[in-house]
Amino acid sequence: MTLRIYNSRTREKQDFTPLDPGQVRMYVCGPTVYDYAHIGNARPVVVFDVLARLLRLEFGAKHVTYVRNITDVDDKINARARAEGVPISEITARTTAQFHADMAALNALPPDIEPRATAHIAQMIAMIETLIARGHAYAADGHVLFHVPSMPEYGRLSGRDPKEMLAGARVEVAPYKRDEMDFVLWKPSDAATPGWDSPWGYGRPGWHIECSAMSFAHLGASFDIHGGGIDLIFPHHENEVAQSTCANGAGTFARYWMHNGYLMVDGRKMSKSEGNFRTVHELLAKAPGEALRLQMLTTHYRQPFDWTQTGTQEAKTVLDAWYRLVDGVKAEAADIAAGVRAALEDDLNTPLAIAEMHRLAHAANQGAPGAAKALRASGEILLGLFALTAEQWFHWRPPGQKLDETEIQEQIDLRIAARKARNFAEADRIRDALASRGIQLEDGPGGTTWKAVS
RNA sequence: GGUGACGUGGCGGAAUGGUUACGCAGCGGAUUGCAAAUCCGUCUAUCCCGGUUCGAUUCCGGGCGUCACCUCCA
Repeated sequence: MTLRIYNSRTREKQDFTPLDPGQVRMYVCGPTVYDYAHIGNARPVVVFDVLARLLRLEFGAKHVTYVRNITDVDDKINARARAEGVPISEITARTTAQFHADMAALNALPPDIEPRATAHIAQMIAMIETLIARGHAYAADGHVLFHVPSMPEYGRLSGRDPKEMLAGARVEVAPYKRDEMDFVLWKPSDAATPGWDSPWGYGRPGWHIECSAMSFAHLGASFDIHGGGIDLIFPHHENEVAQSTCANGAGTFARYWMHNGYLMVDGRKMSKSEGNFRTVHELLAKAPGEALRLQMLTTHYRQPFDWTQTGTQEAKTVLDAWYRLVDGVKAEAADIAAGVRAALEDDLNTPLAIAEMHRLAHAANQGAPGAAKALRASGEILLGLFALTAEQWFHWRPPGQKLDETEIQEQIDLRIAARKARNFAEADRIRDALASRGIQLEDGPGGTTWKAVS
């Protein structure tokens, strides 16, 4: 029952002891809502969903507060709105709904609180005023900038030396900056760009301040875990640390930093120019969400993940086997396998947890008492699997490709009759005909069932 | 140029100073009318070179290789 997590800040695995065991607090950077979530957006959602599930088991569901924000103010959103000729609210509302649907398909539970940036502009302005008052920020030319040299510790989280970074950096230095490293807290908006009134004129927040303001608003100055993708460690998280600790006091803010590794596709960085960009939405058209989720968990969260079609197929095959065992099995938290739990308690070692699941499945197939229950409880409660019935799982088809289940059953009945008459030629003909349509039959002790294969 | 991660069997992917990870795929067998599913069995591995050690895949050094980041991409 000792949870250990790797803390990016100290670069070592540590025992997890919450500030307040009665209220464990976690903040994870959520999406900027301007387009469909891609598979890289989904990784932190799934990873920290497993962590949230584990924390709820360890400390009790009511004693965990999981916050994941929606960033609904951003220049990419503005650009998209301009391109489509619609208000940004239309872009953000639509994209947020898509995000929720996609993450739900991956069995990721909603966070306890999902704050939106546009609902926290006042808090951002207040924090910026504090930073100015404390000498960590200054207004210049309609902008407000965080003055990096005012914080000697800057760069500690990401392990970067600001001076060395400048050597090879391709930074265009705006004339109003006192130091090349200074970053924007607030910037002016013209009439055509969304903005809010502020002490520095009509404008909008810079990129990093929203997470500082929202974590403070919902979790307080200090909280336990801050998560996100490793690509965010610099500059986003570094700047969050700068903003929050300079505004709220040294020693505040996140105590454990967790970063998931990069996501690649077919061995390469995923990018639109590479042509290997994958949205969750389009992947869900090819495989059930649970297969994508299990695939995502086969690699430890801190390792780079290579997304492949083969990997999806493998995850599907594994779930085929598990679904055969857990269907109709009732299980509760007490049934969770110690091995699965222990694996997750060791810095969220999901590959090891999955190996334990395989052992349980094997034991269940051999008839070991309790194994199927343990498999279901571990998968359902901790890993976030088995949300479907076995029938739903095996009959899954891509959206829009409905099968005529009644007709399939009729064929199966005809085949059963043929088999009874020992007319195996006819029985095999029916089976082959169904197989050619992607319907695979299985004659089990309880009768004939079928599954859709691709 | 700076920083970081990583190199395990056909593939995916853990762990570990000394004893088969696990899965997918393959192969042999059982079962089945034949299949499917399941069971039993089985093949293949720790990038290279040094060092420490009784012993290294694991620790240290060097090399080679891959990937990523260095201001708005999770």
